[in-house]
Amino acid sequence: MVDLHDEIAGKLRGVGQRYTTNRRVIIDVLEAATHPLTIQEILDRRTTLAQSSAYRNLAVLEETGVVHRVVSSDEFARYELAEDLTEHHHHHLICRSCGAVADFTVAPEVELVLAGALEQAAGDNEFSAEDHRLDLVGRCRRCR
Amino acid sequence: MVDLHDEIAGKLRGVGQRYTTNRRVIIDVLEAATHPLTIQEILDRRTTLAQSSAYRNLAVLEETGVVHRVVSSDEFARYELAEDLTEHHHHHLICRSCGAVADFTVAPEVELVLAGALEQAAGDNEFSAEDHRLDLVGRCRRCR
DNA sequence: ATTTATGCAAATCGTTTGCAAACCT
DNA sequence: AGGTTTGCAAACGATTTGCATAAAT
Repeated sequence: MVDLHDEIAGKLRGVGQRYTTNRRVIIDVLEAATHPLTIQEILDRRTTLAQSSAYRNLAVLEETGVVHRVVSSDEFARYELAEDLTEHHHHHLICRSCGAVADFTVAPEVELVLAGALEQAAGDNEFSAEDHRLDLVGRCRRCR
Repeated sequence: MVDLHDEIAGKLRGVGQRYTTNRRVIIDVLEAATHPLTIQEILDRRTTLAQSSAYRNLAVLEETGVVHRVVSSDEFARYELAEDLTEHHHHHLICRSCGAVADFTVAPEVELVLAGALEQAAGDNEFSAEDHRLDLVGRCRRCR
């Protein structure tokens, strides 16, 4: 079994990138979070990190497949660790009112049915599928 | 059976809004399209429409539930007619490279399984679900 | 006559970028 | 040394907004 940071360092090295202090700071923050975080939330948790560095490093981490950008209903991008690092396949509850994002899962049988249907759809449309998003949009507990 | 424009006019009237010329122009463009359109694509198809009017009217139409905003991988918002007007439940193929959005459907049985799983997830999380998004993210034919 | 919509131009604000200093290896 | 990363401040660009005019009721 491989340590999370070793795994990330390896992925970065594979594309000629370094695992710098700031990048590790970002990973630590995302790992501790229970839901995708906005840039501002990341900055609030680590005040030493410059905003521009957060943007630049998140871009690198996203291109490398280490973090995943989540689009919500508001104007803020949110980030979470990539699923192949967390081993936790999940989907998102997106609040239309406040933009908050929470995680949820569905039963494995449902995932199986879904995977089959998506594979067929991709084939039918000559589309090279890399990922899928299954989001529930509505009102979170606090906003409803 | 009700005409599309009558139905939209009624919905707008219901929230104290008028069905103006510009709003009808936007609906006509969206109705003729086979996939969600960006603001720029809408403007290109009707050069008399001012950009600010497009933004303002799309906001009104979205709040009224007449059009639906689709978030892709690029920085441009895309719009389509709401599903309850088109009677055509569908999902989106989103190209990670160029941001293009195409429609696809899955078998009714799959939709049923999905609906059940989502209902349960919403209940488990005290979330008031209004809509779901099932998107396939990858590379379109032209970009792969 | 009043309210609402329009078009233009300017402002907004999350994000991106230029640059010089600090950091690796 | 030779390259990359960093932080600051300035620039960018999709979207929003102020305001005077036009349209709708």
